[in-house]
Amino acid sequence: MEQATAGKALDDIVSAERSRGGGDHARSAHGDAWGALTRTHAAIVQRLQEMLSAADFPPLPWYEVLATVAEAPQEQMRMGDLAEALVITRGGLTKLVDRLVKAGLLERTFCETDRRVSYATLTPGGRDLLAEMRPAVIAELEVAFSANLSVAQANELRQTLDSVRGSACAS
Amino acid sequence: MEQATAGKALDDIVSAERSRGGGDHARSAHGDAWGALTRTHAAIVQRLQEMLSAADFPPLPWYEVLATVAEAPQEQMRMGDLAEALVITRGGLTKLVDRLVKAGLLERTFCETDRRVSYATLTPGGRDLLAEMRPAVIAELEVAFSANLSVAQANELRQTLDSVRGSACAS
DNA sequence: CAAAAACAGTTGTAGTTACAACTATTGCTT
DNA sequence: AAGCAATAGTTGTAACTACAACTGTTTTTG
Repeated sequence: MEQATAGKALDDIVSAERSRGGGDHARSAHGDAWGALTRTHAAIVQRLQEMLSAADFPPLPWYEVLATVAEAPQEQMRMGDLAEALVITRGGLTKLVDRLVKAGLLERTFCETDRRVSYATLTPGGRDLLAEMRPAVIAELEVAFSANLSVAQANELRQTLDSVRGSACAS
Repeated sequence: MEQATAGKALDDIVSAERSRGGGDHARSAHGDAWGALTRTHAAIVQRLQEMLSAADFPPLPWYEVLATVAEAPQEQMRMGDLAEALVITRGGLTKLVDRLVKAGLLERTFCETDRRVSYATLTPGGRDLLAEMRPAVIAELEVAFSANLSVAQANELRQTLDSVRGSACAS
């Protein structure tokens, strides 16, 4: 693997910098929280991708699509809603779904009453693959989170993040 | 802007699904925390990118490089350490730094004692641009975080995330 | 009801990224 | 000291993504 394997060096540098009271660019608590958020997110994504490729599973975005569609009523979702849920562009989603359709994991279905909309619908193959992948992903997340976080702390974390997102999305 | 603007629809679906006790695929607290983490991260990244492009600033990865290098001693950093801090591949960093060098924001310097290593070093132009961008980024983060989070909560959030990353990086 | 505006999704293109193979330098082994 | 392994960084290629322009459908409006 060519993936960079972690990020502790920067923290040392930053905290050293801060403790010697040096920089004229003191950072805010919120900025620090943002830094921790990005780095933690990237580290976990990296860990998941590493695990998936080692297990010969499709990449993480595929899993996210399958997991999201599977949770929707009737295992189908409008393209626009799916793009919004995954926080990617609609153009990008079109091509991502194309690949999943070609792999037989999704199929496109259409709306009778509004012929503009199309749905991404889970196929049996997609459902099966998701059932295979989910335990592996959950397990990986468990070791990442559960080692240092109780369930209560995890819930608190989720709540905090959701509230932040709520205000971040106040478009 | 073609960016998807938020993600509340999915939450509704998920919570509806959960409250009617329907799915045979109950999710764990840690899985929920992960979902909140990804979505919040993506939403804030989106918000920042939108702001930067509206203000005719370079994209977010450029800012992250500049900000990271600026915090290092002597405003310079080894390529490998920089890649690790940004949690991207070294190959990707090479080309990213290429672009920043071409824009006059960084320059490559070399190590006397070990001729393998090269440093990314901040130029005056890079320092100036960072000084322009930083307030804008900080302000954007303030509105995203500060609306729903006290400083104490932000610190707690940072601490929680750091501890998660600590175990996630136990390679 | 016809024209215009809004909406849902796709396509074309360019920029960015990751992955793997490669070069060059240093450290280790005997 | 010669040879082998490990390290630092770059490069080539393929895949992915965003952005903008486009087609087709529905809704609004004059």
